[in-house]
Amino acid sequence: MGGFDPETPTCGERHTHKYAVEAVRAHGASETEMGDVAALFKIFGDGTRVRILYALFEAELCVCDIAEGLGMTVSAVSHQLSVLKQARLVKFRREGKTVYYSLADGHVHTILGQGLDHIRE
Amino acid sequence: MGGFDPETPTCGERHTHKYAVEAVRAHGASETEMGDVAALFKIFGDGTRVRILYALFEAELCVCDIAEGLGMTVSAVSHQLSVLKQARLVKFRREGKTVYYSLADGHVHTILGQGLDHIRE
DNA sequence: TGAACATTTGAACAACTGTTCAAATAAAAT
DNA sequence: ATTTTATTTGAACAGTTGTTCAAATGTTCA
Repeated sequence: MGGFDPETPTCGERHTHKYAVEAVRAHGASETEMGDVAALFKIFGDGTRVRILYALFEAELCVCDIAEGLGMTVSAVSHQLSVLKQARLVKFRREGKTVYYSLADGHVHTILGQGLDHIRE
Repeated sequence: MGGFDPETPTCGERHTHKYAVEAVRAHGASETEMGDVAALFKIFGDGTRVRILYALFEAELCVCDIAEGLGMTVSAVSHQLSVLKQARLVKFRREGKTVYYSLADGHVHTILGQGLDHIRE
């Protein structure tokens, strides 16, 4: 914690506003929470992963079908699914040789929806 | 468009589900929109940028104050502000030598809120 | 058991990202 | 005009990321 010294400002003089750190603290998001939020959005910040998630909106799909639908290698898709799995954004279920993936919860739906709203202005 | 041939499946046999591409198309998000959504979330996928945005939640701030509050170089903050500016997530206003930045609209608030909700489970 | 299939994993590589440093603008004050 | 302060910009560097390829699991079926 700490690491911020109010006695040695970068600016020559104090401006009309409070220090940024105070502003952040006031809002109620801790330093670690902000890091976690950034880590979460980093997952959504890749075209392949977003396309996989949108594909899973409609149905539970196996790796093979996703790869086929996206025109990508099974390996590449599997790597990204493991990222999504670790972030708990998807869940999976094995049925014989096949592994079926699906969305973990409704939050994924909500977050992607907000993203669409924003880019559509 | 196209580039997807239903006659040459990667899997040896068809599974119980429709092809991923059909699922994606059905949901109503185009290929370019998904790319745009990913690009948007990529902006939110960096700790420094998220901390800057949270700082701007409370008040309009100049580059210098943000840098001070975050314990970072003015240059590093300015670089990130230019990324946020280009993504239209922040707006700015010049007053003499000082440039004041603020959030562009309510969407930023909503999106970051959803992120917090998700990591807090 | 062995062959066939679906998926995962690890190493390697090119491409991208964020920070630093130095230099360039921009605006006000002397 | 020169100096000072606030911010921007560009090049360079290390660190990260996503894809590919080959090899390794895991599972079913003959």
